[in-house]
Amino acid sequence: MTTTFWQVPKSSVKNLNKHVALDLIRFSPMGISRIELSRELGLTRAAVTAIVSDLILAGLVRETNGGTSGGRRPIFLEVNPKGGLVVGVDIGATHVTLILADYLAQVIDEISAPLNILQGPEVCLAYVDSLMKSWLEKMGMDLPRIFSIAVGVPGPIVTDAGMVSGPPIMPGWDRFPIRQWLQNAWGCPISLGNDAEFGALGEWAYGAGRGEKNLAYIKVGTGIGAGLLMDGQIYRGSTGSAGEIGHITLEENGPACTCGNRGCLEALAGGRAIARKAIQAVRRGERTSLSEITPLDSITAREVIVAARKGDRLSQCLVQEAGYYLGTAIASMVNLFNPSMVVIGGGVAQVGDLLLDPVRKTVKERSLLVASQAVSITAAVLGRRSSGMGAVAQAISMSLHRVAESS
Amino acid sequence: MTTTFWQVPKSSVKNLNKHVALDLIRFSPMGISRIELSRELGLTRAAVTAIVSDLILAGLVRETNGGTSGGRRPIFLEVNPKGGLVVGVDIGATHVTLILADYLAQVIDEISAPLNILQGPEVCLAYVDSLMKSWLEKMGMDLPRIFSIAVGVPGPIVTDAGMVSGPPIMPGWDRFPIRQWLQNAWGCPISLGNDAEFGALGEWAYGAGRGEKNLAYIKVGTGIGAGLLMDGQIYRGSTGSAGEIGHITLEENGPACTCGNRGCLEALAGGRAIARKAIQAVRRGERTSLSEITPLDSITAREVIVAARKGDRLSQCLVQEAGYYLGTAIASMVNLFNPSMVVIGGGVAQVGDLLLDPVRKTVKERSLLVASQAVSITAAVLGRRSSGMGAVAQAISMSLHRVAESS
DNA sequence: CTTTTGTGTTAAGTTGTTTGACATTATTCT
DNA sequence: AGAATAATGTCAAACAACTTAACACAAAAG
Repeated sequence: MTTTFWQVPKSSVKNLNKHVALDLIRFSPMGISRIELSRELGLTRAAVTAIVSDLILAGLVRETNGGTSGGRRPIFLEVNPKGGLVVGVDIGATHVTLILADYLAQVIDEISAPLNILQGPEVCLAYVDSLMKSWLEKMGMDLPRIFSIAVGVPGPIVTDAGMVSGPPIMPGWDRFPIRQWLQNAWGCPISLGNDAEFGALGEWAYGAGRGEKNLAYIKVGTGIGAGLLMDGQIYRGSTGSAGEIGHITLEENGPACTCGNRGCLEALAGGRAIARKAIQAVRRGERTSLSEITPLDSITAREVIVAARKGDRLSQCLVQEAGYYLGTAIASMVNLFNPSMVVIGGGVAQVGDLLLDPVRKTVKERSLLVASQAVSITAAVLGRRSSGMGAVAQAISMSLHRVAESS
Repeated sequence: MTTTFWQVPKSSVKNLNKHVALDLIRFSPMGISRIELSRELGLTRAAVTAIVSDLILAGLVRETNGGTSGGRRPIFLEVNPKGGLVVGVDIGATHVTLILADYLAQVIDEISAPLNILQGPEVCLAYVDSLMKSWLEKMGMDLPRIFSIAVGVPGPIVTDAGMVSGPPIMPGWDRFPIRQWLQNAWGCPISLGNDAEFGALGEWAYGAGRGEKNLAYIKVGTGIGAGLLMDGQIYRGSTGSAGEIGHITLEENGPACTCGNRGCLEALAGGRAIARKAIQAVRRGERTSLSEITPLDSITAREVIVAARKGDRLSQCLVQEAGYYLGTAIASMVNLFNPSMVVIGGGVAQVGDLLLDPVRKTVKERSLLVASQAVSITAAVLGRRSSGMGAVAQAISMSLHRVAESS
């Protein structure tokens, strides 16, 4: 026996097994039979039959024909995609993405638009609201047909209040009642989350880290943040700011960071840092294809990444340097959190192994053998859509379990 | 609603509410009434009556008379200390401690003896075995009267196998079947754990961090390790090496560490590092009371701490320097893990605020405001006994829930 | 074509829990 | 002091989730 204390359930939940069964069905890509459910749940076949017939009656689950296994052909179960529709929203520093999907997380349509998060909550949310409504209208859809919406934003979340607290890269949003505002505008259940958390959820549910026990998702974009997942559960910490890897100090007297400190990871390897270093290098007169860009100050991380892909040496060096810093921070995280997988996503991660190789090398050097051997470091397979798909996963979760609870 | 996915239970547990009720009773210092239990559990009074009468019948719980509250005087419930006895064992790098306690974690007797962990598992375990047997005999006690024993060791644990894997400070123990060996010798259920994890458990259950939602315990002794607790559950990570804060790299080209790397926190702020720096300082001829110690090489961290307490300036500087390094690493952990409390224990932490003040200052400077405001950093109130009492807590847990399951 | 094997269903019994009435023991009001 | 009020604990009947055990079903093996 290796038991520790039993976890006290936060909110006492009714038909627990029904919910667990639902998630098992949800996250079995090929479908799952009743008998396999009974094994996973530790229940008898008879009990599973009853639970499943409940779920089918509620319209959440449907039967499909599955593969053989020696005896009677098992009936496979999957979530009924026709059960309903959800939207996942990913609000980033410079863009907003909306994804419409069914209960199987099959994307029906997707739209992306520029947005400047510095304009504050009223302007941004009103924009997202109008974007949502015109987009749905264009598809002949309307809000009442959407069962729930999850929204990811790049800041620490106070879950109960539905707002952000002390966000480094979205000043002006502090304590603004985001969820309440959206609930009034859209009238359906809204879940507010951190973009890196949703990225982790997306990759865990439908991407590179499917079903991993302990997953860390690192979002490397303008800012750098991490989402931590333990047994498919988002870990938020005591005030919702867990996973703020971007503001770990790496160099005591390093460059100033937006958070007010110096030498943070974000100030050394984030998108802004890469752009800044590129501009400085061009100013110094180094040979690079970036020098063709005018005005000089308009160079962004995106240009550096494109140039690196095309073989520009300076750009490659800058990316590798970022990978080295990233690896140092991730090594600390690997020692502390001991994840089974680290998924790296966000805009900067689009370069692939050019960034990942130095990360892997540094993590191997700088973290304990037991931990570094157990972790695999990969790029996000959902690419720019990790957070959006995580929001979709969260929205589906809300819808399904809400219906399952009241039936 | 802020629901995420539901956690799939690892081992399907029968009477879950009974176990939760037992722990609620266990960790209510003043006792708890049936009606309060019903509120916490989300059950009716009638159901609680049934559960409690089961627990009383099994001899695990007893009634005491509690305080008034307006109406009928509630009957308070507490764990029945006469239910049984357990032993908590804390194997450190240089010492082993055994604690005999009842089910209320009241210490009946305690013994501590020197031990050199480098002598390997056979020698050390045989020694601990003989120590246990002679100690119990001296008290007129014998092993069959002990219900369960928990043992903490300073290395990463493979829980299922009951052994350590790749331990930095206990070479020779790798893959040795510790739990099996002890089970053969003692014949009762054995739980093997990491010493820092048990320290966290001890402080959470009976010490500075009672009932904290997210607790980190940092053990600063010969080595440095952390135990992470989330809702009273030990977090072990994917291979049991979570919380290895001692081997975070702080200085790229710092001093060599036992783990094979350079510039680890442990190599900068651990007991060995403090001793080494003290010896170097004396060699350089700095004025300090430590220079009276002969031979020079026999100076240990313990002497430095004693000298610092007595006002020796050099020793104080060394401790503060360690505090600064410790604070840097803890700041990273606070950003990632966002704990509600950090408890600092272990031998070096005995100096108190001389170490804690620089830690607090550095954490405040180097971690995000939201996270650093939410965390309080304190010294272990159980002192050297944190890990031992955590082992006791774990052993009690095993006993109680084992009986509760089969009744 | 029967047997074997794995899968799903049905009906009766068991268990943990709720419901609603009642008993118990304190404080507060008249 | 005696009655009203309030909080706590218990009991018996009803209910819901699950198990047990027998049976029905569909494909592969003999």
